[in-house]
Amino acid sequence: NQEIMELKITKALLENAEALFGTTIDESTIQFQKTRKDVEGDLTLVTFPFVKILRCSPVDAGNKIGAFLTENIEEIASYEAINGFLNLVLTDAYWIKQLSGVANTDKFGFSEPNSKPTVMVEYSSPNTNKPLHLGHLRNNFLGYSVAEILKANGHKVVKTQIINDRGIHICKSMLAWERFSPLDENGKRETPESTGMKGDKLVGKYYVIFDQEMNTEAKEIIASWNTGNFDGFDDDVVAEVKKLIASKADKDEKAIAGIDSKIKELAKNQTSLMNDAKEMLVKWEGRDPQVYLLWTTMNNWVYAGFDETYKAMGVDFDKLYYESDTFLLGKDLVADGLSKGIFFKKEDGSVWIDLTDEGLDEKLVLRSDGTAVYMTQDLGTAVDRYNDYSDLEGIIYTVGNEQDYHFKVLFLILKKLGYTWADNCHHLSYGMVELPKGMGRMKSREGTVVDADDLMESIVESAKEMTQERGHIEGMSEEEKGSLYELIGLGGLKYYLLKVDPKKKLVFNPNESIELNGNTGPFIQYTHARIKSLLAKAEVAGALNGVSALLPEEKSIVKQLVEFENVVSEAGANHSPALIANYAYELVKQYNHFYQSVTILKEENAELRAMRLLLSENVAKVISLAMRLLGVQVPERM
RNA sequence: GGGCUCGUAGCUCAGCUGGAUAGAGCACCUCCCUUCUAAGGAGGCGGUCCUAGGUUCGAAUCCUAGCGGGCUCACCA
Repeated sequence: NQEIMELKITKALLENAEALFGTTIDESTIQFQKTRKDVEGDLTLVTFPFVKILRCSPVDAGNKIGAFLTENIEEIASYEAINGFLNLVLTDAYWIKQLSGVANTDKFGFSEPNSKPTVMVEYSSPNTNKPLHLGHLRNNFLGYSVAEILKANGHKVVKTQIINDRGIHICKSMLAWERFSPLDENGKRETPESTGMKGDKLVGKYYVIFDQEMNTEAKEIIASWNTGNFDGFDDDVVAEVKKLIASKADKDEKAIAGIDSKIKELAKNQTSLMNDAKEMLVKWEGRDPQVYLLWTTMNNWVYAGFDETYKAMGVDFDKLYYESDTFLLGKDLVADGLSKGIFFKKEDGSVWIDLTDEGLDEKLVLRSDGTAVYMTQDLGTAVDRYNDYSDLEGIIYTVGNEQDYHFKVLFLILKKLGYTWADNCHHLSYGMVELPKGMGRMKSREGTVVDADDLMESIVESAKEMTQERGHIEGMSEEEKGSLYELIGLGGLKYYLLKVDPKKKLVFNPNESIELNGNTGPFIQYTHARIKSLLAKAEVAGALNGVSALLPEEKSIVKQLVEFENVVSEAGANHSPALIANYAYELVKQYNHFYQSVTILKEENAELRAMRLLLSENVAKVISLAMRLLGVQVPERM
């Protein structure tokens, strides 16, 4: 491909430097770049660096080098020097050969499967007390796509997630369900079966109820504190509240709001509900049979709900890790690190690591009561994974950028604990999905979350409307139509979320349905369907015989096809599905231009017709391969 | 306040390790279906690339400072 040509030219210039320039030149003098679209040429050499050596104008330098290259390299047909740029035109024979290379490779652009080390890709990892929302969609599509891209680059990939099934948040849902769910005539509480609700939605509902009830109770407590009634609270709490209330005097509005929210936090901690939840957590850690049974039951409801959502999303996992399994290993690691002097213990028994030498802070790794924190569990999980997969090279964590600091610290601690593989761990950090200005943040409490199931449903619905309006679906069965609507809607959603550079934030307006025209998934799917329809109508297969010249429209497609190989490897190196999406868009635009301006089936010259069919076939192939890397399917008809 | 990060057309985004006249889509305005799927194509309108310095033959891109937004500095996950 292009790189081989660049190497060839570089070699020729270096070897003939004495004759051409009167001196040897450094390889860094030879710089290539892509040729501008509005200029003729396939490869551009920047000639500015030669100006000093040759003591002439950039154009003269270009002409001199161009003449030499055209003379000596057979693939170069002609050249033109414009300003500091030497545009080289490659022969049509060269491009025809390239096309044949693409056509003869089934999975063009993909590396040999499992030719590179195993990489684990973690994504999703939701809390088990809330349904999945738009942010999770970005996370899942991103993680899944990066996994596919790494596979295409030859890696063996294990898709995984960590299930946060342990902690006080779980107890909140459990407690609220036990206390507030209605009883039926048989004295049974509501279940996903009895209500017809998805399990994750049901549990999420009780998590919200817990929060509401706790807030109500907290308000009462605050009201009584404000009247000076502190009966029944611990002395140190009372002292702190009094101090906070007193500090409100002579403060401005903003400062008072800050103090009020601190008081509110304290009040929440004093509610009977919160105390009961904490008690429940203690019982859970002690494996109290009743609590454990409830925990298992409710978690299973959630998992069943999540599974449905994952299925709709089209993502899956090879291996699951549960926090309830790994936090103990984390505790062992902390004990080990403590004995090695990597961690230190404070007076209250809490364990910390001092990272001030690295410009970071002190970080807690174990609570004073000996229970695990987030970091403890993540340490355990990482080590667990390397124990499970002896050939594991690295782990990619698909987690939002609000946790940048956490992962920086995690990898650093692992390294300090002596795990050299920590260098291969990578936080695939992505920007938050935001709502448009004025709509605030996505928060479940304010009801501004965009539910994943609802969103997928509504976009499939609009895909349905659109397809019924202008699709080519005559003769399809209802089932085929249904899966087509899903393919288009979901494809649109995935493409929409993946075409943006992962590290950038993404603005999503829930009031506007996702656009299905322009730079979108359906646009790309449409081109694929159109090519398939074209191929179906053709009586002959595509072939490359006797063609010796290409139209500019044809050549630019071949160039773009060849480029796919580089894009796949770049997307792998940068963990960026957006590169694939943008590539596919560019390819499709070029093909559409070609399609509109060149006749294919009605071309009278059989050899030309066959070549255009082959070109079309391979565009469809590469579209399909590229979209597969995004987790997007492409239809035969639409 | 410290750290990280982002700032490109009215809106949503491309722009690779510095290179030619900064590109797309949406929106708005013109055209093109008795040629293969018009979810398409051709064209128009629209820019102080946040600001100011610096490095360079050359800066949206690199460096510094500032401004603005986001995240983060929890015995939450």
